[in-house]
Amino acid sequence: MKSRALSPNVVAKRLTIGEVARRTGVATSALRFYEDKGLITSERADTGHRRYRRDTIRRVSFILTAQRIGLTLDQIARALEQLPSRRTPSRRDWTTVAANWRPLLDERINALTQLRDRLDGCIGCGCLSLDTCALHNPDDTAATNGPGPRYLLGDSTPA
Amino acid sequence: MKSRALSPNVVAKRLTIGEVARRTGVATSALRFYEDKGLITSERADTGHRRYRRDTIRRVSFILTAQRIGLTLDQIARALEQLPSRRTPSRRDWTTVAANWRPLLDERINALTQLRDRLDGCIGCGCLSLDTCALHNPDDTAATNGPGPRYLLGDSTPA
DNA sequence: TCTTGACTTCAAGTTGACTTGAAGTCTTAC
DNA sequence: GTAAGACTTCAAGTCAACTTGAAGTCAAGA
Repeated sequence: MKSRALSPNVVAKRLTIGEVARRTGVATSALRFYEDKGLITSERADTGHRRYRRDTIRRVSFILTAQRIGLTLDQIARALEQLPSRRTPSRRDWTTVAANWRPLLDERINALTQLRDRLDGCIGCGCLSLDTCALHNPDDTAATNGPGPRYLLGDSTPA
Repeated sequence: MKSRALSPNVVAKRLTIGEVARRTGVATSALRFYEDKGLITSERADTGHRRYRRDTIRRVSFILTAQRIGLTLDQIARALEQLPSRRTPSRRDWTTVAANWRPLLDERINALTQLRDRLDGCIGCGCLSLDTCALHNPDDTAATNGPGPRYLLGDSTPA
């Protein structure tokens, strides 16, 4: 017989939204927001309150780190979909997904490093000319990040 | 006698907003937006149309590059204030301001590189544990970028 | 004459990642 | 018994960086 109710003897202790918030440093409002977006899931207690599985903490940590790398929540959601939904993800599961970040990180680091090198060159020569200075002639726009015109961000190409 | 009207013999040819847009790849709406924000300035023709000085192109290029580095328009505005407003900025003026980017770039590159190294370590050991894994315990939040919770971006500290 | 294109202003809309506020439930402490 | 604290939902607000739309001006060309 499959138990549907949460018997405390069988399942590990679930966490309230406040507990997850305290442990991750993420506001409860943000956690609800993540749940709306499908990034995390919860069960409900009799009271209607959310109860999170313990590995939610790791999931939230994953989200935070992915954001630091520069991924949007949508991209992170897609990455999280690769995790097994039925069982608790194993170490291997997590590292597999995290390994996908490697090339993204490399790309971002390369873009910034190139920018820095060009900047050094430009400061050295004092040119900063639109025509001759490589700094202002980015051919690597797809790798850029941070705020800016949408089409520079590489998310979508301009019409 | 100081001439107030724009005599084409005296001043270099001014650019229309369309010309600046074509040369920089920035939409006219964005250029007006930048002007509202005080990032660029213009004079007006008799028709009421904007007329930009030639060095506006460089100014816009500067803005674009600064955005690639990860600066907000407000930060860029503050940087541009360091430029001489009366005379056309010289090469030296530009490079001085651009040199300020250097440490910022370094910081961003270091933060990402650290993240990458930690990621490599974590993939190697397969831990990714909240407690033991350095990847998820960022002590360098101030240097992060990209979207994410405001207080992680280092723009303003949480209350 | 009329249309096209380039420009003008000003208000409102968009996207991402959330936060804030209002109104309500439930439990625990005094 | 009542007040505080933790939770609920749902709608609306916020911020950055723009874009879009409406309504209008002006000059040049067919």
